[in-house]
Amino acid sequence: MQKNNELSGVKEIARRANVSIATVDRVIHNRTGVSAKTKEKIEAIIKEMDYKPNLLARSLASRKVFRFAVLIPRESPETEYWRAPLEGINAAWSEIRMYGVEVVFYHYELNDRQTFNHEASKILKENFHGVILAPSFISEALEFFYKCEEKKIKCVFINSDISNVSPLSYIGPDLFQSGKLAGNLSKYLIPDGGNILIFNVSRELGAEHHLLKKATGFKSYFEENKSTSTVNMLTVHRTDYDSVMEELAKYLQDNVVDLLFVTNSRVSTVAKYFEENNITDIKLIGYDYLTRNIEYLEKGIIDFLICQKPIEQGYKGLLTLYEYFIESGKVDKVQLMPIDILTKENYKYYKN
Amino acid sequence: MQKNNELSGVKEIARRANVSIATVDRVIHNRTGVSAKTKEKIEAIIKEMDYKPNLLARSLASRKVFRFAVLIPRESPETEYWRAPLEGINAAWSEIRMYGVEVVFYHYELNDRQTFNHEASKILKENFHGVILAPSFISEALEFFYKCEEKKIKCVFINSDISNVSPLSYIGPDLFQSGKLAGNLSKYLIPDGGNILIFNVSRELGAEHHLLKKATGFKSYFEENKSTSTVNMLTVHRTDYDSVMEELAKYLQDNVVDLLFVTNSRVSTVAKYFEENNITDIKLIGYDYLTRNIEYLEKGIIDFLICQKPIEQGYKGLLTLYEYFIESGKVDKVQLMPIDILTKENYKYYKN
DNA sequence: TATATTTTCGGGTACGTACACTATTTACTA
DNA sequence: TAGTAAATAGTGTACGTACCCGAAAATATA
Repeated sequence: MQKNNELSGVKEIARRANVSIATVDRVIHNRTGVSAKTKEKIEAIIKEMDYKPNLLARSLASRKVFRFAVLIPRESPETEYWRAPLEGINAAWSEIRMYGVEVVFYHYELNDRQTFNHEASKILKENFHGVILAPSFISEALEFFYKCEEKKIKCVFINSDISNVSPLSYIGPDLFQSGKLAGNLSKYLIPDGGNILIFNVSRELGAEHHLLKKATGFKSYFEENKSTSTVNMLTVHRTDYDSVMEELAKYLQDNVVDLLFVTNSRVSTVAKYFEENNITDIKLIGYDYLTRNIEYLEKGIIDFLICQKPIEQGYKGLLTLYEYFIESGKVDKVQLMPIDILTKENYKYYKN
Repeated sequence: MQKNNELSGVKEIARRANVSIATVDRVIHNRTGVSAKTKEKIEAIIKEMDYKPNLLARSLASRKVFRFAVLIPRESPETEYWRAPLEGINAAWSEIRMYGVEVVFYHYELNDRQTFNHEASKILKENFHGVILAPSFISEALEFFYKCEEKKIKCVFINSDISNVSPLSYIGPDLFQSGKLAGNLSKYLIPDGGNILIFNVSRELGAEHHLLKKATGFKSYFEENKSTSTVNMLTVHRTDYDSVMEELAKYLQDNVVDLLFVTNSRVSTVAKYFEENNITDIKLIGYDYLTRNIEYLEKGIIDFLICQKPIEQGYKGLLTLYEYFIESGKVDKVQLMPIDILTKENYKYYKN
């Protein structure tokens, strides 16, 4: 069995146009040195043949290397969340390595915006074609984004977006809708008219816009459905167990809560608190497929986990840059992730 | 920016071993014509260098073509389900075409097992390396599978599995668990002790094992949780609206039903019946992201849809054959799909 | 020992494209 | 109109691997 021997490729184009391969090559790559007439003729033939360049041969012959930087939070001892996007990026990388793709990783601390600036400036000093960026700190990320634009470095945002700027692509959840779904799920857990608490756990104020969008979406569900439930919000700026516990205990002392919605992956901290204090009458919804969270989902302490394909976010992030640069294809400006619901029954089959 | 120029590849192996490229090639491909001594030496060097062949160059130089057949049901007027796997296969194909992959499609009618045999024998007459098979009719599929084994054709099953045989890979749902999740979801819809009906709509008896596995899983949830709900089952062997309606109406006349679980994508037929007859007090769970189903999900007539990534099943089906043959890699014998829950709130973000 | 046979190996070309380098044509200047 | 610069086009080699073909070496046969 042999590959189809139909005449194809630049050679055939050259033959039909009665020119040399090099001239065809010039047209394909939009280089100068071709008269308008021949260019036109060749382009017509290319269209007629529906010529698709052989990416294998192209990449083999081309000595070009594309260098991409990754700037995302370091995996913290408190949440393993950022391991997932990293994994996705590596998976994509191993698939496209052979096309001459290099990736360099930079990590900042979610607790410390200075580290973001530090790593960002390192990236700017080097020579990258593109960056995968998790813009946790809005103003810092914006500053970096503009500098990238100046240097013609293409940015892809993952995990959360920034309004009013236009990266090559945003790959991540629709945070508002994600919160709204959480609101919707609450109707399966408690009757209308209950007391609900939105709980934000985040150290850096800047990283919070992300959580607030979810909170807004969550509330909007109750507003749109003219619910009689009471929805309050509590934010703590420490992420260690003791601080969270303390704040939460204080709140619960003074308030009745039927359902608690944790706006990020720290939900396991709350679950731990519930478990240790034998709190079983508060329903719990949170985020992300992390071993700790799954543990409490399994135990029935967490009722629902919402997940948004963090691995795929990383995977698509790199592939998007690849498509843009290597395949010079068009790229979707927004690639929203599905909003997945995990329960005790289906989590085993979930692919993060 | 240039590709890394470190010495690598067969050329470098040949240099180190002090032999020609052709000899290295013989060793790599396990061909004859190399003395044990040189073979050993070259293999040592290969291991030492951790040599990874350049798949691009390999595929470019190789004139080999791999031919795969696809044998799945034709998309029917009653359900568009089988469009999705087809789409996935085509997506994968367009990605790997350049590696010399050919795909030929064969479709049988889900209503008629004769058409399966007919198409299957067509496949056996040709010369394929692998087959993607949806084994709807057990005995017919088994017969075909054994013939493929004789001819050394590798099979990948999608959508449903067959016990006691071992294809190259099974890619699809865990049907039992999928049904069990549906059982679990019912607890969010009706209180314990309700009346539940499992509803199978399928013309061909043979295609039913698939549905029965889901039904068994569904029941098992109630057994394991010592539920006091009543779970009955009804199967109709016509798939047109009038027949389904008639049978269902008859049943509902004599029985109280609080929740109805349709074991396949025909749930929209039931939903239509509910809508036309203003039945609003029966909760409805069914399968698959189809435009008709989504319509009723949106309207609130269907409460939950369970989906199992039909597009991805097709996509992975072809990629699995690709990995096995072209990359000669190892392949997972079972690739279970996630069990996704769709509600009115999140379906817009779902990727089938 | 001469010849035939088999085993072992190297040379060279091809895959489809990129690109450096060279050759030809055209346009422009003096 | 020669001379030169600019525009246009062609030739040839390289990318890393596969594989055909024939050469050389080793072995067997006479």
